[in-house]
Parts: sequence; structure tokens; C-alpha cells
Amino acid sequence: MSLPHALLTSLAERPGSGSELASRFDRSIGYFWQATHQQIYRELARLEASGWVSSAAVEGARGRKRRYDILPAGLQELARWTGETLDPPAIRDELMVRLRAQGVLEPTALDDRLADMLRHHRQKLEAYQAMERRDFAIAPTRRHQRLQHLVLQAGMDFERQRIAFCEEALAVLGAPD
Amino acid sequence: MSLPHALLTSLAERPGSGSELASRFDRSIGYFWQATHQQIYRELARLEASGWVSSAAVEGARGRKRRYDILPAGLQELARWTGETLDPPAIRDELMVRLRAQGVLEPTALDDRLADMLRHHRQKLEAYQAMERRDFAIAPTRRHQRLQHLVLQAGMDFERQRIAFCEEALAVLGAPD
DNA sequence: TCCACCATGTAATGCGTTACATGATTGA
DNA sequence: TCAATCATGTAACGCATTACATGGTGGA
Repeated sequence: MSLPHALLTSLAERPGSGSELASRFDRSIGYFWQATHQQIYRELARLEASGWVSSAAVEGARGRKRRYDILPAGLQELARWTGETLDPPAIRDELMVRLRAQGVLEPTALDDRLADMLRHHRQKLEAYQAMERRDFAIAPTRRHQRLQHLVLQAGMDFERQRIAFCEEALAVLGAPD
Repeated sequence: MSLPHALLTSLAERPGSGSELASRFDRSIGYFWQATHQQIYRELARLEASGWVSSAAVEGARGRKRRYDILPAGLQELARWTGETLDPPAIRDELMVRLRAQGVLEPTALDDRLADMLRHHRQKLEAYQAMERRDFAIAPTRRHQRLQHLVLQAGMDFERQRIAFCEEALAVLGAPD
């Protein structure tokens, strides 16, 4: 249940509207927590009902745009949650299930799917590397920046590991039994 | 929506009852796909309604134990699914959200939580390493075994990466801003 | 004027989670 | 015989997902 706190974090970094938050979830924050615009609007309404954010109509904007700001109570809640007990990550890796299934089956098109995955992860890695060149050309010294860099590096490590894994899996599937 | 197929895979490897499947989800399969016994029983009923598995009461067993077997239609469905389009993994990493939140907050107890995580991942890595020593003392040559080994190695890589990450994050949080 | 698009929202469905319940067997 | 435990469920709820809907603005 981290979506409300991911939104609070994003609003603490910078106020914004629902659609702006949605686009942030397609970029930076979305790399480790995804949300659709439907989820975001519903959750923003709850955050406001809880007194953690305030909102105001944006004049001169397209549609019924509203700007959300985090309130002191929201910052307090965010700090409380950040230090709260943290559950280990819940892994749900469909690729592993399929590899295990392949082990009890005649050959399927799984190697094509692995090739797709390989392309996907290589593209993501390239995108992260471009971000790093752009935002962290010089190693940051402030804690805030160092944390963001660390998280980006974790994303790159994940993609690299995934690429190596797909390559090895393809080799195993291609080898004679 | 991989739970039905994870169950089919497990039943294809070896028939078993709901409770046996539940205990497999606490061990081998559970390392990349988790499920509670409630989910498993509900899903087994659906698999049987779809004609993918059959079940029969186990005589002389405790309680109302039923043994489930995969049917030819179930194997066919498993093969279809294994070659089907595969979505990239959905990442939802609460730790990353908290680190990003910490970036806009005064210090919290997050470093204690990181220390907890570190212990957790070190224990999981040790457990995996014990499994590897026990099951893969000699490198397997059959595809089926090589795939299982590969998946186990992926689990170990994940834990190692996680350990390194927590250590670096603790270093960043401990350093002066 | 009218179409495309932006911004926000509603509705339906399904999986996952948690709490609780029932029947049957073993062992003290 | 009775408590503990095994095996199988039921029920309620919430988040995530998908499809669809509404209102307002800008540009052709």
C-alpha cells in the first residue's frame, strides 16, 4: 500500500496536478512504482479527505485542472511511514514460472519471448544510462542527489542482471537436451 | 495472472493435494511466485472446472485430502501459455519509494529498516546457497535440471544485488549531508 | 463549427489478503 | 476423550486493471 506515499513523496518534491503526477509515474517514479491515472485521481481524493494534501483549481489551464500541494500533516505522515516496519519485497516473476513450465514441456515459443524480453531490458538500460549521463555527469555530494543516483543505479543493475539472465536462459534452451 | 499456470506447472512436475501445493509455494516455487492456501484452493476448483486437472479423494489420509492430477488439456494449456506474449515485469519496490521520500525529509528510522532488510536478504542468500550445494553439487547436463539451476542462480543474484544495495544506501544515509 | 486532445472521473471485474470457519485424524 | 493439528474451505475487503464517460480548450 505505497501508492499514497509515493504520491505524497512526489508532491513533496514538487506540487502538481493529477495529470502531471501521472506523467511522473510514466517516468522517474514509475521505474519502481507504477500507477494509472485512474488510481492516481482516486488516491488524490483520499489524500485530500485525510487532510494530507490541499488542492486548488488552476486558472487559465485546460479543462478542470487542479493543483495539489502537500500539507504539514502529509509531511508528518510521510515521515512516519518512512520509518515504519518494511516487508521484504514480494516477488512475482512470471518469466521464472514459464521457464519452470518449459522444463516439463516439449519446446514452445518461449525462446521468442526471451528474445523480446532481451530487447526490452536493453532498451530500458540504455534509457537509464542516458538519464545518468544527463543528470549525474558529475557525482553528486548532497544526500538528496546521492539517494536519487543510488536508486537509478539500482535500476540499471536490475536491467543488467535481467539481460544476463535472458542470455543464459536462451543458451540453455538452445543447447541439446 | 500466472497463478493457475504456476499450479499447473507444479502439478505437471508432480501430482499433489492443495496443502502439498501450498507447502511447495512456501519453498521452491514460492521464491518467484507466492500464493496463500486460500488462493490455491480457489484456483484448484477453477482449474478442475476448466477441465485442466482432475481430483480424487485420498483414502486413508488425514481430513478430506484430495489429490490433483494434470490432464492432457491442462498440459496443452500450459504449453499455449508458455509461448504467449510476455509482459515486462511489473516493478513495485517500496524500499525505493522510501529512499526517495527520505530525500525530502528530516532523518527517519529508515536506516533501521535498511538494517532489517540486510539481515533478511543475507538469510535468503544463505538458504539459496544451501539449496545449491544440496541439489546442484555437480553441474547438471539435462535441460530440465539446468533450467532449475538457472532460476536458483537468478534468485541468488537478486539477493546479492539487494545486499549490496542496502549497504550502499546505509553508507549514503550515514554520511554527512 | 467541429474535431482532436487534455484533464478528470465512473463502473465493473478480478486477484490478493486477511480473518474466520468446518471437518477429520492423531496422540496424549 | 479431548486438545492439537491437518486439510479444506467461506467471506469480506481493497488495490489494480480495464473499459468507458464527461467536460472543457485549442486549432483546423
